[in-house]
This record gives sequence, C-alpha cells and structure tokens, in this order.
Amino acid sequence: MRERLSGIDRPTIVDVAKVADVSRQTVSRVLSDHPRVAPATRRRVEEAIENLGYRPNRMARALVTRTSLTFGFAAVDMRNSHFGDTCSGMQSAAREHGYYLVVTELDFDDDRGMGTLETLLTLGVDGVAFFPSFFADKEIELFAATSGCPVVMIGREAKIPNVVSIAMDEDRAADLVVGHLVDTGKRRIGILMNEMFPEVVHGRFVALQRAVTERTEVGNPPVEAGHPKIQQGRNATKKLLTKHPDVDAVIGFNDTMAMGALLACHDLGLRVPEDVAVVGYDGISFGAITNPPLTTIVQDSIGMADAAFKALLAAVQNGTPPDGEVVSWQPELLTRGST
Amino acid sequence: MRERLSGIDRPTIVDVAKVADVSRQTVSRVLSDHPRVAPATRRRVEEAIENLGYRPNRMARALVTRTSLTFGFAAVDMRNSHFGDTCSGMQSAAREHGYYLVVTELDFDDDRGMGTLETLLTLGVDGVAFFPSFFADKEIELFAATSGCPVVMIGREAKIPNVVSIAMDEDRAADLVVGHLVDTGKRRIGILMNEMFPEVVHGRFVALQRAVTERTEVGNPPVEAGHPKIQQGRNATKKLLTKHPDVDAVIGFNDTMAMGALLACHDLGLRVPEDVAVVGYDGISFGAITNPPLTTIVQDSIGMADAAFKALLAAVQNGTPPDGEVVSWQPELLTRGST
DNA sequence: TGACACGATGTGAACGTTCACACTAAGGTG
DNA sequence: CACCTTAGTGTGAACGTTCACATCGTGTCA
Repeated sequence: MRERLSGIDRPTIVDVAKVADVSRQTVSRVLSDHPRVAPATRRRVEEAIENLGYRPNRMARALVTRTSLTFGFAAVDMRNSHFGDTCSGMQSAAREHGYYLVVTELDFDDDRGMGTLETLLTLGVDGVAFFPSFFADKEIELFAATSGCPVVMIGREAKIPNVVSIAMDEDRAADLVVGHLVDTGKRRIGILMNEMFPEVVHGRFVALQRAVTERTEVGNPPVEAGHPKIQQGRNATKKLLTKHPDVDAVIGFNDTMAMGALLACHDLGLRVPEDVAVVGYDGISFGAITNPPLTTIVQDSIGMADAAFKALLAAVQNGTPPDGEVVSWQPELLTRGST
Repeated sequence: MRERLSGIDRPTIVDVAKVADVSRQTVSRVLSDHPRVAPATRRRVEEAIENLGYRPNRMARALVTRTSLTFGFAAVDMRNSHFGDTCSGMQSAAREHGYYLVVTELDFDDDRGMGTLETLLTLGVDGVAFFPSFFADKEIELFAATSGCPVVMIGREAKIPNVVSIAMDEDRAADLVVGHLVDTGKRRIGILMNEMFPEVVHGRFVALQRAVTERTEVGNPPVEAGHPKIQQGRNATKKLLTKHPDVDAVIGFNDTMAMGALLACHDLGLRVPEDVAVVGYDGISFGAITNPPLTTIVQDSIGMADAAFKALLAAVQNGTPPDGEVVSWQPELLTRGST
C-alpha cells in the first residue's frame, strides 16, 4: 500500500475481504444489507469490519454509483445566526432522509461566491442550495445548466429555469412592517439597507419603498446603507437620524442592522419606541434580549430549510431538475418592545 | 455514458481531451499547471474546458492522490453564533492555504456525535476538527488511532495521543471572572451549568468551583443546570435565585445562558448589576446589545480556529500525526454593564 | 554523423468501490 | 433422473483522475 501523507493507512474493502476470507463483493453486500448473504458469512464480515476499523470510502462509492447521498449548502455569513438557523434546519432535514449535508461559507472574494459553488460541485454533491444569492439570474441559470445537479436558491424569488427559489413574500412583509408602524402612529420611516448584495437586496428594498410610499404621506423614505452587521447598522442609523431628524421609525434590512439601530438611538439619547421605533428582519433568537426587545419579521428558517431540502430531494428522486419553481414563504410580524 | 439521477451528464477529462485533440494526461497537465505543455496546446485545452464547462472531479482525484485538500469541521450548534464564529474563522484560514473546509453539525443523536465524525471521515477529508467534544478521552483516542488522519479537538484540554487539543485556560478564566465579581463587591456567586455534555463542561465547572471557594468566604457555590440556551438559562436562573435569594452574582456557562439570566433578573424585578451581576462565557457579538450589555469571558474564536487549522495543516505536511499537544488559549475578561 | 539531452505528448495501471454477470451447489418439480 | 430455480458467492469492468513510465521528435555538441 502506498503511504498517505498522514502516515496511517486506512483498511479497504479488500482488506476486510481477506480477513473474512470472502470476496470484496460479499463485503460490499454486507455493507449494503443485501439479503442474500449467509448469516455466518455476514457475521464473519462484520467482525472483520469491526476489528479493522474499516470505514467505506464514500468517494470511491460515489464515483461508481454517481450518487453521493450528499447535498451541498453554501451560506454567506456563519456569524449571523440567521444563516446558522437555516443551516441547522437543513442538516436535520438531510439526516432524517439519510442524506449528508456539507456546509460551506460563501466566499465573496472568490468570484463573488461563484468559486465556492464551483468547488462544492467538484466535491460530488447530488444537489446544491445557496443562501442568499449574490448572483444575477443569468449567472445562476448558467450555473444550473452546467452543474449537472439540482439547484435551489434561498432568499430571493426568481423564475430561473432548472432552479427552485425559496423566498419570503417581500411585499407582504413590507406591508406588515410599514402597516404596523403606521398603526402605532409613526409617520416618517427610514430604511437601513444592505449595501453589499444588490441582487439579494433589491426585492426587499423595492417592496419597502412601495409600502412606505403607499402608506405614509411623506412618501419616498430616506435610506442609509451599510454592511448587514451590528456596528454598521449603528453607524448608518446615526447618519440617517442626523440627516433626517424627523424620522420616527427605522426599518433595518436585517436583525443585526436593527440591533445597531437600537444602539444608535441609545447613543443619541433617543427613546425606543417613543422617539424612534425600530424593526428588523429575520427573527433571530437574539432579538429577544435586546433593549427593548426587537420587533421583527420572522422568516421561518427551519421551514425554509426544510423546503430547500425537500426540493433537492424531489429533484433527485424524480430524475428531473426543478423547473423555475418559486416557493413563497409567508412572513410573520413578531411585535416586541421596540415598536 | 451512464445517466446520472439528475439527468445531466458532466463532461470528464476524457471529453475535454477529445475536443482538444490531446490525451487525458495533457489535460491533466494543463489543470495542474505543469510547465511542459506547448503554449498552443495549453490554449486549445483551456478553450475546450471553458466550452464544455468542465469541472475536475475532486473525488476521483482524491482517490488516486490520497489527498483531498479538504478538512472536516464538526460543530455542535450552528445556531449559537459562538460556533458560527469559529467555523467562519476556520473557513478563512483554510481558504488562505488552498484548502477547502467541509462543515457539519454534530448530531448528538447519532452515537453522541461520533456518527457524524465517522461520516466526515468517509468523505475523504485530510483532517478533522471538532468543537466541542462530547466524548471521553478513550473514545477520542480510539477514533484518532483508526481515523487515518490528524485530529484536532477544540474546547477542552486533554493530553490524548495523536490529538491536538485547543482550549482556553479555564483556571485563568475562572480567576478572572470570580476575581472581578469579588472586586466589585459580590459575595455570593451562583453558577449556571450546562447539563448536556459532562465531558466538555467538567473543566469549566471545576475551575469555577475552585475559584469561588478560594475567593469567597461562603465557599461552594450554588449551581443550577440547563441546556446552553437563552430560555433554559432563564429558567435555571429563576430556580437558582428562588432557592438562594442571597445570590448576588450569576456566572453563565456561556453567553446564551447568561442572556437568559438577564431576562430572569428582569422577570424577578432585580436590577443588574446592582442586585445581581451577570457574567457569560464566549464573547459572542450579540452580548453587546443586551440590557445591560453582557460582561463576558472572550474566547478568541478566530484565533482558536486559526490554530486548529494550522495544527491540521502542520500534521498533514509533516506526515506525522499530532501528538497529545495542548494549545492553551488565554481568556480575556470583557467588562460591560452587567457587572 | 552519431550520441545524447530535453521538450512535448501518450499509455497502462492504480485508487476503492459497485454493477452486471457468471458460477456453483443444493433443493424442488415433473 | 433430468431440469429448473434459487441462495450464496466470485470476477471483470467501470467510475474519473493521476502517477510512472514510455515514446517520439528536434536541437546541440564533440
């Protein structure tokens, strides 16, 4: 046997076969629970497997079966627990169905994340989900066409051939948020946008702008942008409130930006929600422990993760790639102290 | 070509070779930037690759080279951003060095997580890190011995053959926490323990118990246990404060439990930090936005992630498995409003 | 001009596994 | 008793790639 770099050699199916005094195929049959193996033989093989500490090589297996029972999931920012939630949800779904989930963080510097997806493919996954999408529809279409496996996009609605997209109904969410703010007497609503990913962000922005324009007399909302993080949300809010002192409500692109907004209000000596109301998007668990607790649009991450997995599974099982399907998810407004 | 389940067939190196009118080896040489390829040939091959949308099959490659340039990372709870931080840190480190990181969530129900590790191995990773460890030293030793690749454990110090363990200096952390509480006039310190993973938890518990006993007259601290989550921390704190009304400081096993403690104090009408001080462990970013902001022991997740990656890399490059090395990480106390 | 180096390319084997098929022995059926 | 079935097992080929080696020109030097 050739040496591995690490110096230790793992036993192969042939090693097991030798020890159990059978052929590799018989070992393979034991591994896959084939019925036609004599009980005594099976026992001998199992013993050999146990003694040698044999583990089947999934890569070799995938090579010949052309199926790895593995899906890939690429998410943008593991530090934001919203993505962690979704990732965790997909893991559970995958496990339940005998699949394995390989998670990877989208590396924006590697061709805006496309490099990460490419590498995921080379790993031999049976399907790919990504969340969210930095890419233009055309790019995704091309990727899906050449990927050779089903592709699911989470976080943005888009009718793209061979791609299932799973996203929240942004119009409904915007109506919920803005409606609630107006109902509680707010009149001048500002928006904190995510400056990073125009493709992802656009839908939410348009929906919010529409809702604000429709429901307030003042019309077009003032906007400030920053990275979707706490500190950047804080800075953006300060700018927003300084430029527009009449703003009495701030909508954050996501919960972390909204958390930054809470801090900014505190910095500026403004009371929340009396002087300025704050709303976020996502519904991450840490929203419950802010001061005051954060009102937010809850995206059912587990549900969406589950849907993403099911879409991949269905595509694999039916042998047909998914087809421009859009799964729309209903948002819920979780009202807490910040409004 | 046989059909894949998904119905689309990916081009192979042979397809590329045919189109470029060369042999597979020449294509392989182009892929690996071998110097002895004629410029014209190289161009022809690159064109063919581009046109066909060819992507090398990492599994086939790994099979023959016995190296996948991939490390596996298994973490317990993606929803807790502490693990997300570490995971993100390892990803960056891996990418910097041309490695790919495959992340997976430890499934406690699958042989207490050992099943997850086993599956990770079958994926053909060149090394494995896990965080934290639910396993007994003997189990880990056995796993490392048969894994055939370097193993790194994050989150607990342990001298185990062929395993590098990376952990915070728990004694120092406990001294920092308890010292700080005593310095600010606290005398009766309660502890919120993690009831889930005795193996991980033990070290921190012992250290805290020692520090409290050493530094307060009252001696042995009252303890309440729960899962390391916000709600369970809240419940545990209520129990603790009800049973022991004299407690004037609560140390949470991690930040999420401590966040629960903040909520519990609020529920009980106790002022933080005047009536009860609260400290957490981990230093997750959301600790900045609690009310009041959470004092916490900061574990340098990025640094530890980096160290974990470097340990794996070194082991792979030196061809020798790591050897019971313990990398001790210095904790820092981040003092904020909750103490 | 022969010997030789070297650049450029191709070929067989191997990695660890499963698939398709072949084979043997035992048992049942007419 | 010849025939067929079936349980149990083994063998060659293939998956997509790289490694080690072989081959074939072309140019250089004595």
